[in-house]
Amino acid sequence: MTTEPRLEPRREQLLNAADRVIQREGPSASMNAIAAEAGITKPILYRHFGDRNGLIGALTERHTAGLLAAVRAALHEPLERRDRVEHVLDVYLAAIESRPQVYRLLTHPEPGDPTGAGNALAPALRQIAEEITRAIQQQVDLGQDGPLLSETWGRSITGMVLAAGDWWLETRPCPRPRMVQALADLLWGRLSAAADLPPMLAAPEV
Amino acid sequence: MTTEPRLEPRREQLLNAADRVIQREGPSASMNAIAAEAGITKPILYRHFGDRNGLIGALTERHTAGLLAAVRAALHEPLERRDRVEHVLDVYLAAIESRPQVYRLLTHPEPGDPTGAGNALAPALRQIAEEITRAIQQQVDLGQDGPLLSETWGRSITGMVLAAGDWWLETRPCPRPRMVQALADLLWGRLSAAADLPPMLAAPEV
DNA sequence: CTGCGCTGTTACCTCCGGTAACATGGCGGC
DNA sequence: GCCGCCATGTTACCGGAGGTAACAGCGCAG
Repeated sequence: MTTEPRLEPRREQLLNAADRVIQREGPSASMNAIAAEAGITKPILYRHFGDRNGLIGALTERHTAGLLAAVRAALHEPLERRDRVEHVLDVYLAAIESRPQVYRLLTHPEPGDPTGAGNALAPALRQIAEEITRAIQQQVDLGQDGPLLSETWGRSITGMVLAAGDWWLETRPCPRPRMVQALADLLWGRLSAAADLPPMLAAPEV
Repeated sequence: MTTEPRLEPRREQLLNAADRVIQREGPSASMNAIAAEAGITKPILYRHFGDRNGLIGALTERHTAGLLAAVRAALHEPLERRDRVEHVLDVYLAAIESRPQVYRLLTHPEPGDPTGAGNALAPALRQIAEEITRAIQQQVDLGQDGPLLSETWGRSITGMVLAAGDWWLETRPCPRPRMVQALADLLWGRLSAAADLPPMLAAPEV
């Protein structure tokens, strides 16, 4: 967005190398490793990106674009609302499924961020949250509480899908469509619609 | 739980020192700083806790107990289900509101954890998620999909409240009871119940 | 040819988590 | 009394991280 890719071909090459390393070693790959992968040494990386955050930032910006565009498109698909919700969930889960390492880079905030407060959401996810907020505001009539609810829900849904997606990737408890259903059911109030179970007589303690 | 506090008074002192430092400098405080606060040097810390994770783990275990017990109690309060949900949300938000620093330590996983996969949820939160899962399983009739749904929802709700609570603490968009309502409304299917808004004629592009 | 900007290098700094080796002091057993 | 033992504490070090300084080639406009 802010930088024309064509004007900085070296930069692109370095980012490609960083991408490869992170895909192989995870987001905690060292600057040395990235430089080695690019066939150069550290100072060049620092010349191009300032510091590690600069590199990671540039890297995430690249991948964020795709994910964000996909989610945004899904949010405005001309479907019934429930189907649209399922579609968005499916798009997100498919994205993180296809490239887990990149997904981790995008979704898990950088380790030591002394400046920012306790942000549970990485920048990419904050953008998604804002996108959801906007979509709710545009599409759903929530009365006078609309602004507060949509903003709260945007963050909430993002955090919910983040945690659920993480757990799903880790343990693979079910195929993707089922997961989509489970999450959509939660958002659709199935928790409130279900019947009570009778209270247990004796809780089997540990 | 596993260790009697009385048997290890030094350990408790060291944990107190670590607590002070983290309260002052945040969760990224160095081992040197903690040792200095305790009036000793690093190797003693390592003798007592093995490594940094051991220290942080012992520290979190201390504080987790209270939060977990509060949430667990709230989950089994004899109320209507909706009221119970609101009660749990309120208990959690009240807890993180009262001591944000401790809350950050508990809720935000340690920086570089190369061993574990991409856990979005810190240990304390995973315990809460399991508690929610158990409560759903015991209290709500979800048919044959019960196990999958309850486990998914446990994680999802935890992630949702984590992200929402983070954002709420950061920006304070509304008083606590309103936030509780907003979250309970989301869980209660208000997203599905609300009316559609008419599609916008022209989307004001950036 | 000179100066400039970009590419790259080696060698170094600081700080961190973690460890090895050594010193001290109380305390129960012989 | 003396011995060994164990927990306490220390200094000094290692390897690797992020980051920087200083220097070396190279292509190219003037």
